Amino acid sequence: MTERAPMAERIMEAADRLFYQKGIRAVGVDAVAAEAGISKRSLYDTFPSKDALVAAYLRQRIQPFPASDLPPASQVLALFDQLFMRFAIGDFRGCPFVNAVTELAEDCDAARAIALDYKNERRRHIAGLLTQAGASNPDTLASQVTLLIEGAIASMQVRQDPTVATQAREAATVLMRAAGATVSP
Amino acid sequence: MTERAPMAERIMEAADRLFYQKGIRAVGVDAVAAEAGISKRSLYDTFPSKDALVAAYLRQRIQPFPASDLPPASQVLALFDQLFMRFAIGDFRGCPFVNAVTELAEDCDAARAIALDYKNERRRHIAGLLTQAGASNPDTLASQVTLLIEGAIASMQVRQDPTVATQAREAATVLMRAAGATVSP
DNA sequence: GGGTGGGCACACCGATCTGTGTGGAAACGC
DNA sequence: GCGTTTCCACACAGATCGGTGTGCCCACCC
Repeated sequence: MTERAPMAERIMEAADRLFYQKGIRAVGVDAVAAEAGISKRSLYDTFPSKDALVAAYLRQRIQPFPASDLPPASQVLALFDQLFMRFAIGDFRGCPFVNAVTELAEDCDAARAIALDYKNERRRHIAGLLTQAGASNPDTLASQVTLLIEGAIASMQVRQDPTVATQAREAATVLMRAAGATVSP
Repeated sequence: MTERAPMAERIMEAADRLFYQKGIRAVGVDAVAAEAGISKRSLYDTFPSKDALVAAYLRQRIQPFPASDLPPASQVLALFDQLFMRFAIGDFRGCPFVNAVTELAEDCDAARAIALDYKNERRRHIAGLLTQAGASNPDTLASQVTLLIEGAIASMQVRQDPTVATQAREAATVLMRAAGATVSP
């Protein structure tokens, strides 16, 4: 148990690259082991099954939202700027959680639970910011902003045009202004 | 060639059910043949490969937007009502085009082309309606309305809560009003 | 230096995948 | 009645899937 951490760590890095880029169903366990530079046997000594590996991959994709000293409305709009930058990089392949639910289809229960955790947390985070910004209906508005984010992601995946992020940003601005939130010019 | 039509037809019905509900990668050719009540040999006599079958499945999913005598803004909002009804049925599994692009990942070129055809046609259709409604920026607004549609679909797939459609509808109403379109109360 | 254990290479299992080849049984036209 | 076409049942090919069993080697610890 000296430093088994690098073991699981390397596996997760490889799984993240492969699962996200090529798809969960399209990537076999052998490919993950090869990408990680370890044997399949070692992989199965660390994760009991591919399902467990997939679950770990998804859980690792959940990262907390960093605190910021920007005005709350700007923080919401910054989400779209971050989206735009991720779109422009070129290796964007959609939302890993939505993709997992789509790919796993009838076996997506575990994946959906993890996806729900993330989406709920993000919506609560946005609702908090909108409350600070003085929006009259922060919960509904947070859902609508979330819809724009998800829509931009889905549209980007088929259109491959990063400007959908800026269009979503403008729509979010209109919605926030209409809800009485103070958004900087 | 007497009545081979029912042959391809039955295959397409089976493929549509299976591919949409269980996923393209998760459904084998044998399963499609069994669901269609034909032999695998007959399937391969009609479609040369699974790829061709998938392409036909996607192409068949493109249906023209029916004409309507409702006011144009109401026609746009009616899209969200239709979405809500499809969500409430219970067998909703996302947008087949986005799902195909997601599932096929690195081999999604053909699927993406078909998906683009559909999405572009829908956006043009919406832009036309918004022009009739007197929106000041029909093209951008059509993109934003599309974002709300795609977002509602993606959110529905993980949250399984049909009310996302009504939230999207309300957001679309706000955006259309802000763009100067005449939308009935 | 001798033991111990973690990791690897490799072979293997049964199942499933796409795609093909074949023989025979119905249904049809003449 | 006969030939032709259509389709099915079935077996097969080669590859890949998730998952396991085994034996060896090398590094580390005492």
